[in-house]
Amino acid sequence: MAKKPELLPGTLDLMILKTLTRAPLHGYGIALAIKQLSDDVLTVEEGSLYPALQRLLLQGWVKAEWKMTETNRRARYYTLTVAGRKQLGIELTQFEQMIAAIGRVLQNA
Amino acid sequence: MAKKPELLPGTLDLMILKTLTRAPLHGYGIALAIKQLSDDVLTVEEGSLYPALQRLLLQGWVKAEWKMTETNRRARYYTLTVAGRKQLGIELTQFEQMIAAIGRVLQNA
DNA sequence: AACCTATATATAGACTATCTATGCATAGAT
DNA sequence: ATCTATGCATAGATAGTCTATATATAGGTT
Repeated sequence: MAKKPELLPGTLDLMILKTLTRAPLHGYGIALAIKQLSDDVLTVEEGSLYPALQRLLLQGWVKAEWKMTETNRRARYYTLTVAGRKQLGIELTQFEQMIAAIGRVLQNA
Repeated sequence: MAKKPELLPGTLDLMILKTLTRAPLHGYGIALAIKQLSDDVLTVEEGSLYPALQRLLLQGWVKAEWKMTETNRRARYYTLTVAGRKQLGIELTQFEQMIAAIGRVLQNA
């Protein structure tokens, strides 16, 4: 690894879906939420964020809508679809299973 | 994600280094160890394994030596170097920090 | 003898997801 | 007038997987 990444590859879609469970958010807000919730450990770069949102849109896990923010700026708000909520459950389970498996390797090796 | 990956990207080098802490192992043995310790959740494909070992060699975290196995086959045994042991510590800390951060996002979002 | 499975290493090429860098736009504060 | 924060988006580079292929042989089965 040349430089340590800001994210663990493969976990971004999962985190985005999770941040949308409470309420719709725009992209910038999602990135802020992840940064803050992680105590500044995780930083979502724009070049990772927007392609990820496109993926989620294409797969139908989220839908998007242009709106005005509280501060009078145009922004694209993303909402979890029913399929997206289901997908979140699947990915959460897989992620936890994988983390547990890695944990076993790191403990017993 | 088209198909669920067998590994969480970015964790392979760490797991390889960890499996070498007890004793030198050859590539095939490392893959078997990870598979077994993870209860078959993690599978290290050859196309991931050997490039990873090349990376570790290049960076000086491991050294390699051709030997015969107990079953009389030629195999390349990898040993952790002092630098590799240090690197393992660094990566372990970073990994745990990142997992904790992701956990916070997934819990509080 | 012929075949199969497991063991063992290695590489080429495809694919995916990240990061870096860039561009555009504007609200509000200095 | 300029700067900072907010906000979206894409092109291209980079990195780390996976798939598929190639080679080789020990030991067991038909």
